[in-house]
Amino acid sequence: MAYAAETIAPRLKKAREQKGLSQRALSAKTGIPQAKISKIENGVIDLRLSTLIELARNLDLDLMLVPRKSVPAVQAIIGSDAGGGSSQPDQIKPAYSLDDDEERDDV
Amino acid sequence: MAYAAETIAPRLKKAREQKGLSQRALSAKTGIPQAKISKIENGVIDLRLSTLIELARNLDLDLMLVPRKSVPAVQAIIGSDAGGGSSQPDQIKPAYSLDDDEERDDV
DNA sequence: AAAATTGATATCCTAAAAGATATCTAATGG
DNA sequence: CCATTAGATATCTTTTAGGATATCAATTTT
Repeated sequence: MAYAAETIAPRLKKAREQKGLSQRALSAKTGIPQAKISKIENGVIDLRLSTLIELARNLDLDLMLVPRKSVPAVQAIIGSDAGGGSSQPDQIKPAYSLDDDEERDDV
Repeated sequence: MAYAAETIAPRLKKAREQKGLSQRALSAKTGIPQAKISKIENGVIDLRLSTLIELARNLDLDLMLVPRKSVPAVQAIIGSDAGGGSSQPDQIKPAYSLDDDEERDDV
């Protein structure tokens, strides 16, 4: 497996965490079972392109083929906020609790 | 299948052609059977990540996950020479045999 | 015209991803 | 202390990619 494989899985995991999503939450969004997300993030399985794209899509990421010579330039761009704030936090990590089924008793 | 899937296959094909490689030549380089390369380029199969990376590697391309918000910027960069000259032609294209164009009259 | 290349397809078999479920442990929280 | 949540694993079945080969039609080359 080429090196890109080792770099993609961690990026997916990081993006998910930065969006404040649990594997199960992402599973619900994507339809991809939590067990599989776990394996993917740990590089246990060699997932298919459609699966990768589906995951990426739900994490506001896009899969691109970049000419080798342009990689540094691209990294300079995405490196600055690489998966950083992404678009919208989607979920800012509730300090209290509420997820969506629990009422807020403190506001 | 997300849209990225439709965009990746053609890019692989274009990159291969621009490097002057036949499917069989690429097959020899990668070990991936020609029959499969054909299917991949035509979007007939949902290839695995390792396969995609292997193909990309041999075409001087790198697979990257780009934050959606950065996609336009990245496209601006790689768009200018997207899969263009890449690194080295890999195949020096015999001037006499002319396999591309016949503009050999003015240099 | 005959020969060689190129890309697309087809079949057979095998390996592995995918999908559905169920646990198990560790950490969190009421 | 018990309940919930999160992530990692395991098992079972189905589906499909992957590997090996062969062939065919359309070009291209000689």
